[in-house]
Amino acid sequence: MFLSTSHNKIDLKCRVSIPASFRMNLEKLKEPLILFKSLQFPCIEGTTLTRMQRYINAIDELDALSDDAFLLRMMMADSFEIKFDINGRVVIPDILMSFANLTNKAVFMGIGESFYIWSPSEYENQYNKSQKILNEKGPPKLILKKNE
Amino acid sequence: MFLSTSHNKIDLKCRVSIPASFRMNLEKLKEPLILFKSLQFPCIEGTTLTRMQRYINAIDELDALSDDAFLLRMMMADSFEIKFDINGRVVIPDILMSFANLTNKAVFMGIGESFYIWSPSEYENQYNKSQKILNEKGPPKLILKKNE
DNA sequence: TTGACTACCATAAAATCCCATGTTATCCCA
DNA sequence: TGGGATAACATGGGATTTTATGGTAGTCAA
Repeated sequence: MFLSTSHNKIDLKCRVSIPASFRMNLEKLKEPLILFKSLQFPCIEGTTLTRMQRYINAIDELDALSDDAFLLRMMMADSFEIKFDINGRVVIPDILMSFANLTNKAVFMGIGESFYIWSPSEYENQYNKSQKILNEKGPPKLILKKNE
Repeated sequence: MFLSTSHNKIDLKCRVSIPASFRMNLEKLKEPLILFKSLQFPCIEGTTLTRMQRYINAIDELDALSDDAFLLRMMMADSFEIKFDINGRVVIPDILMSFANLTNKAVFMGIGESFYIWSPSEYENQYNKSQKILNEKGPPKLILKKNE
């Protein structure tokens, strides 16, 4: 699982250390890392290849001409299988750098099955927004399911 | 799996480099590359021989005398098994060059099980269209429910 | 013999690998 | 419990390899 938040530096070659705990999670699962444009936020989403495979399989099951299939294909086009260097760093592709407005700092935010990479300023926006909702509407109602 | 997008040059002999990651995917699968006319868009589709076989089988399931089967067969007739040169380039057949309106630039767009080759201008059209759908309709339902 | 096609060589730019180093976290023993 | 030793982590820089792409020579067929 991807959990916790950390702030890492992006160097001039667009390299950034993936937090060790995220790396260990991937290693344990023996999964390659996929980075892609979030469809909901101006940030990068990271996940496992297996999880991405689920979206790809879904494409074949949808009507090929449907909007959903079209969007999913575009999502694949902006997805990258990412390799680690020996120190646990990755290179963030240009397309993703500019999509998420990244320059020299990245905020890694684990959300369970995947994680987000934000620019510091955009992360702050989202964080403040969540605090505001919390203050105005109170905590969300959550119903827990048992594990299978 | 074919992922990511890249822009490569087509030279006077209609040679173009297939992105290294696509090549490696084919090598790993030990699959030859097939190029053919997309059934949905004015672009070339590239895929493995095995997947092409699945298309052909799907056609056989249709009423053999139907218009659909007729059209699909005509499209499939313009399919080519493509060989790489030692540097990972292929020659794009004339028929496909003109079908996709290709001249001196090609955009390779990985969509999972296969990939598209667009002319730059047509690629831009499709990209803009996807942004419009995303803005108007939001992301596919599939993306929002993260787990099965 | 010409023209088209293929196989191979050359090169610049870009991506990748690997070593070095400072910093933070963890461990272990007094 | 404190503090030094050790390991893990994040980051910088340079060497090496890969990739994309231009060009040339060889081959086959009309």
